[in-house]
Amino acid sequence: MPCNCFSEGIPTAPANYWISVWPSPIGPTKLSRRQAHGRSSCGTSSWNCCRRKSSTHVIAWQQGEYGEFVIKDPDEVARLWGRRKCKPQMNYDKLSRALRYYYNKRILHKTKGKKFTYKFNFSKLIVANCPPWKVWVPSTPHLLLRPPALRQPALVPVAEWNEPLCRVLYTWATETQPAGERTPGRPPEASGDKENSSFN
DNA sequence: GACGGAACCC
DNA sequence: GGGTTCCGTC
Repeated sequence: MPCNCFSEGIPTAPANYWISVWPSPIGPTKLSRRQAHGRSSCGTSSWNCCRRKSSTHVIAWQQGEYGEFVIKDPDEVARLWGRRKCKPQMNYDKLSRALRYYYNKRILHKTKGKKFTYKFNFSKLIVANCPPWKVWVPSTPHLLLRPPALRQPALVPVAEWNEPLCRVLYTWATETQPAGERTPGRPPEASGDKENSSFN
């Protein structure tokens, strides 16, 4: 079934879009490789497909909670994800099952008591997987927390972060919000602890 | 709604 | 490996 993203007016982005937003040595995605080998049924670039949905904020960062986001429109997010993966039967129940598999990987966890609210486990990833002086949390360049971050690309633990769904959610949360709100929040340790000493 | 097991697909 | 689908349970 051909993907009809473009016919529905969803804007596209440059091919290196993800690299610029999430600058890590992630390389091509699984889907991209498949497409490169002619195995995709979508017929469009995976990274260009359904990346944004104009004028609709389907996912939003929870201001004040670092890395926490709320799925404002679960059905729409599931629909976009399903279209991206050429799975028209996708729904929030199935998508949330995929998210729950991230719990064990410590990439994501559920915010208890808040509907459709999850939280990226940025701090755990940084502490557990990489020397802090090598890592910044994913962010758009103009929102990086410290000036030194502007001078070199962020490094992110590849094994943890090259997960397509969580990357897509991160992008949607960032890109579907107004420019002034494009932030996953601030880390609780953001003000002058040892993890940040290398920036000074 | 959220969880997690299990089988399945690519 | 990274989901997708289904389902029973809470």
